Amino acid sequence: MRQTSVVDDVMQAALELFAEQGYANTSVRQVVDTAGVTKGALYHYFQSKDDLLFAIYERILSVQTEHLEAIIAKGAPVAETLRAVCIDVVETSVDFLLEGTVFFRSQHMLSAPRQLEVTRRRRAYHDTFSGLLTQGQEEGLYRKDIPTSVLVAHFFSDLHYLSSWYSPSGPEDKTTLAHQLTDLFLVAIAAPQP
Amino acid sequence: MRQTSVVDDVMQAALELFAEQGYANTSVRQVVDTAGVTKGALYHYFQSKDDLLFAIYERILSVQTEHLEAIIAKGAPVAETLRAVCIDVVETSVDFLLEGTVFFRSQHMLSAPRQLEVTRRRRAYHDTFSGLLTQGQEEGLYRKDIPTSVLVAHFFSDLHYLSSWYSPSGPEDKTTLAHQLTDLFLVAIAAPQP
Amino acid sequence: MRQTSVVDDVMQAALELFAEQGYANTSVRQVVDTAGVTKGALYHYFQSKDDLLFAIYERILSVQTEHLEAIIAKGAPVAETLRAVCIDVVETSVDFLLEGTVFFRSQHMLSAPRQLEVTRRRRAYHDTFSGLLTQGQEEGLYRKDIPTSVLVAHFFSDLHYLSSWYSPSGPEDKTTLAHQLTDLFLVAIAAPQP
Amino acid sequence: MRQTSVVDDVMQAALELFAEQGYANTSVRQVVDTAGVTKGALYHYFQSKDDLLFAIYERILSVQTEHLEAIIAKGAPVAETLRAVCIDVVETSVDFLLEGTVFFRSQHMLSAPRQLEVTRRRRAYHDTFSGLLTQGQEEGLYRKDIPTSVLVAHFFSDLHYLSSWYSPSGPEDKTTLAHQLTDLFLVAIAAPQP
DNA sequence: AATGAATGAGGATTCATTCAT
DNA sequence: GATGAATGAATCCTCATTCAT
Repeated sequence: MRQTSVVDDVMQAALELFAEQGYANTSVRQVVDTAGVTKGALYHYFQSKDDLLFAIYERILSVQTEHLEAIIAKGAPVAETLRAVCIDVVETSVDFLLEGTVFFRSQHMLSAPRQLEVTRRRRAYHDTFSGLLTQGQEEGLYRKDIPTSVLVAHFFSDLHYLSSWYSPSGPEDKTTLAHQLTDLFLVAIAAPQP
Repeated sequence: MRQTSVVDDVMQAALELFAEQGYANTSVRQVVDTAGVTKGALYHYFQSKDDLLFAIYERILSVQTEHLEAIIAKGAPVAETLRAVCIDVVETSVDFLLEGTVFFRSQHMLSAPRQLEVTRRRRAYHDTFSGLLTQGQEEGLYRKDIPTSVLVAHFFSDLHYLSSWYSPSGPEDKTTLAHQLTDLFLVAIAAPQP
Repeated sequence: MRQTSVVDDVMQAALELFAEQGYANTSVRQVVDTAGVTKGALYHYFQSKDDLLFAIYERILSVQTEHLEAIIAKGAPVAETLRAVCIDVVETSVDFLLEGTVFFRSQHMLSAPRQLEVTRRRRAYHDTFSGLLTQGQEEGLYRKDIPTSVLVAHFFSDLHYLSSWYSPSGPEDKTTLAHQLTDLFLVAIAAPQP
Repeated sequence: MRQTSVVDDVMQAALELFAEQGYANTSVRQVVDTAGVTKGALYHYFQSKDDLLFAIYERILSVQTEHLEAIIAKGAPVAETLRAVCIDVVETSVDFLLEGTVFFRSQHMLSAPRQLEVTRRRRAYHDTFSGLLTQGQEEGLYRKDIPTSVLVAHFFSDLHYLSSWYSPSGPEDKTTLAHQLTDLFLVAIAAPQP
């Protein structure tokens, strides 16, 4: 029962240190000291420092992908689905704010194969999201004068940037924020009234 | 006058390498080899590797601040001024796309005093931009149901994210893109029609 | 009786890995993985990695010493005995080619006491062989213009070198080879015709 | 003028330590401490520990190849040339006895490309030597009942084994030894008198 | 008899920076 | 102005071995 604790403690320590100082500026030594384990124990569970970074990404990627699929599985109309997706992904991005910080700053430090895997999974999310937009455009819900790729980037940018400015301990709670950002997005992309 | 060449070559090499591999993963050795100069020469002009990173930030920060001040100095109405500012800052962000990549990824690797200086200058830009929004809200141009800080972040996020997806060699030219992102923003924040 | 399988599997795996990569470059981990056993099992039967290396030496040393003693025990004339010894030791060296590879490359990596033991047993073989030569010299069979120690080394060098060039799957079979090397040696050391 | 000293001191220290303890059991730390230099200085001149090993091989390989070519260039008859080559290579092998020890024990620890390079150069020596033998066989000087490859291995084995038993401080001087080993070889391979 | 998690010392290597020239 | 040899601390990682189960 205690042995799981090593993995959890190491991941938590790594998450906090990577978010605060950056991946490259954090030594394995610091991670193990913070986690209260030995180097050997860390390397028993993680193949490399790189592996630790990947494990952090893995966590947030899995959660967001699961949520996306669950929402779509409900089969609601596009407008309702897209709104739910946007609200959810902002909320989970806040839940995993430290992971996001690490993710966006240090993704390029992963080894090539790992980077490919991350990109593959992010692209899957991106493509599904983009598919919703396209479908909405075809149904006349969303404007067509701006390329879908720009619209997608416009929304994803908000998620990306969250870790640079938002503080969960600040005045705004995550649900309010999620609704505000979603509203800004949906208003912007709405098809013009005839 | 020869020394200028060293400075320029070093900065260009550093910019490209930092953007491609990250600041932490780029050695001074790589920079001098790429630039075709010697370590001694680099350290004659730059105090430290850190100094090199700061010089890159300096370049984009100065340009954007100058542009902002020039546009405001024209004294046009708020709506017109804000639109011009948005378009301009997207365009200059594209012009300095590599600098942006480095900026957003490696800012946290600066030494504490340098980081403070960068933050101070970014905040100045942020505050001026925020001031325009507030003024517009007071004039009834922009919605008031979302905090100004969220609106500012919403726009800045697009700039931040550019280096993650936009390619100058892609199908979209920078002016078109600048108008599209500006339009998305201004539509989203417009005060509701009475 | 199940435990014998562990010992055999481990020794075979160690032999192959040590021969291919060298003792120092082979980790205990690799040995247990290749053998399909666990670390605990290995350390149950072997005191240390060093012990594994010694066990490999032990095998070839014992066989060759036994053979030597059996041949001498027949009490044939010196010339006949020496020829039989030479042929036999080439053949068994081919039979234990991998052991020879490991032996000659990694002997110096044994712990001091183990190294002494190996040297002691090799010296016993060496001394017996040398005794045959001296006896033959006294009987006028072999030349006396070259020190016995050089003659011994001259023959042992062939055994030593086998693992560097001979392949059992090559065109030469081991018996032919044994006769050829023995012939080269005996021709070279023959006393000059009066 | 002092800087060359680093390279020489490091190579001498590495040679002695590798010969005594083996390459794998010698740490870079030991090398720099013995040589009286810092790690940084070593890595300024050598790319890796591997590089150090290669540099040792390089020395002996170059000398022996040069000697071989010089002797052949004299254009003497085959019998005379082969005798000179054999004597010379035994002598230089004694001159580079430590290098030989390292060479034969640790060659397999070189990186793959380096190993290829060493093999390539050894093979060149081997092929030239083998050519002399073949030519002698065709001229009726040397026996034909044993494959050339076995004859070559038979001679090279003596060089290989030298570092296992010969001591320059022992009773035999290198020139005497060279003549003895050469004589043993040439007697053994001589064509039978008609 | 057998497991495999954990240890902790030690491995090779990199690197920003300095300084005598 | 400019060189590049030298520094030495810090880096990630490996590994033989132990021990509670």
